[in-house]
Amino acid sequence: MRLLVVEDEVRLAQALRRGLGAEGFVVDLAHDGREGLTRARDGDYDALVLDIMLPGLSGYRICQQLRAEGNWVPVLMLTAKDGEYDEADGLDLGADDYLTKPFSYVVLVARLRALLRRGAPPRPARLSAGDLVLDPATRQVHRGGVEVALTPREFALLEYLMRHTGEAVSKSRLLEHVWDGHFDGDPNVVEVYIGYLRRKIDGPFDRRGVQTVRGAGYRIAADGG
Amino acid sequence: MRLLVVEDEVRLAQALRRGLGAEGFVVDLAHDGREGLTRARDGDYDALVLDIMLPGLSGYRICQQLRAEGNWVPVLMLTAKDGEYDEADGLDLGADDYLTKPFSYVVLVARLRALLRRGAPPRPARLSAGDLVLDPATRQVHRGGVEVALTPREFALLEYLMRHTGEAVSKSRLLEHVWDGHFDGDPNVVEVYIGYLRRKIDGPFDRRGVQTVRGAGYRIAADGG
DNA sequence: GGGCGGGCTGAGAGCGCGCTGAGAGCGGTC
DNA sequence: GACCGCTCTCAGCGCGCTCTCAGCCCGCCC
Repeated sequence: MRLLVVEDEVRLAQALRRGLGAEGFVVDLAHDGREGLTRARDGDYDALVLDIMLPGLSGYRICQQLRAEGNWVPVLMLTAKDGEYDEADGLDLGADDYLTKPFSYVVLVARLRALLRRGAPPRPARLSAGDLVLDPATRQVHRGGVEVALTPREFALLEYLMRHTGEAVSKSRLLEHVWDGHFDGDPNVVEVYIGYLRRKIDGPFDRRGVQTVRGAGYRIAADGG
Repeated sequence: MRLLVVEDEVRLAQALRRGLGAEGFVVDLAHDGREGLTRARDGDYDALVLDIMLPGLSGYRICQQLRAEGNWVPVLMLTAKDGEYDEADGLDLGADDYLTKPFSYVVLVARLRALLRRGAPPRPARLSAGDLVLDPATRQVHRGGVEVALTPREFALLEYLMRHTGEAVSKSRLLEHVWDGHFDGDPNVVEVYIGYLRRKIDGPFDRRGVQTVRGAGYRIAADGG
């Protein structure tokens, strides 16, 4: 899941990038309002975290502008406690949730997950394809009722594929959304991780769950294979 | 916006029809599962509201069946609070949102509007000609309901032809668009690949699907042949 | 009927895509 | 410092896909 964090306090921004990165999110940073708006427009993010007080363009305006353009990406606002603005303003301008600083990191992650789950399209709480079930909230995966333990990267990969069940998802799209957007390493990572996933959810020689679409990427069969 | 409400409690169904009608929706009712499935298939609705407990066929099954047929119309499930089924089961079967009874009418309308704003998941339109169907997103091709496995080149060729269904497409245009723009090899490749395609979608001696237009190229018949 | 040119096809060579095992790097934990 | 788990790189391999080639078929024109 790709996030854009627009926050001008550099130390907070870095901390968020590290922390959310460890949770399996791919995090991009923007440090002022205009940059934030531009990247939000072009970046194909799964959610935005917007500070309100920003140089250049406030978080309010970014959100308002995006909504006016018909962009309904889930937005979580960060508001300063000191009250100059209050939560209702943010929500009026189209934010989906807000947090007052200082906020608990755990709460931030929980709210983000909630946004991603129900936010954009009212998303199913759990994703499933046949007897394969993935729960983004608890980060658990079950195949035929038994739990399968996945590493963060494996989980992110499977989650992205399952959010596009049935579609053939190209390796470049996977690199974009599951790895860092500007990942410049060996694209072979994708193949390697597909291999790991298969061993865990299909067994070594079976590939009903994760299908290869030669020349086009990979696909989760709608019926789980 | 056309809605289909599948609900067996007559009074609730009538109330929904009146209430949603007043909101500007056009509401059709079905009172049991089979009727619901049939109408959902044929009716071209913008969204469905499905009760789970239904005579004939449960809301679960209706949803599951529609999804299996590739119908991704937005579905809002109504679940009874008493817990025999829980929300997650519904979402697992491909519903887009759910409400537990008794529900607030205002919430129902809000959820419906959210669903409709999102629209059906943005599946690129599938291309079809008669019983020949090609889905660019999933990279799958079906002939008369059965899947046909194509290689990347075969797929690209068929996709291009089907994007110009009815037209006679010259070999040079095909070389231009399906092969590399400055392909300088043997133009006979096109004939070879047309041959491969025919064997897979028409059978060895049939060429109703991909027709030869002598001197001008090839054509996909608009009715699939 | 005969000749010609466009279209079709079977065989096969070459190679690039995708898969895998091994292992290095790195950060965290004891 | 030793160990462990996760991520990523690398090199090798096998198969399926792509394309070439040569020969044949068939429609069309004289």
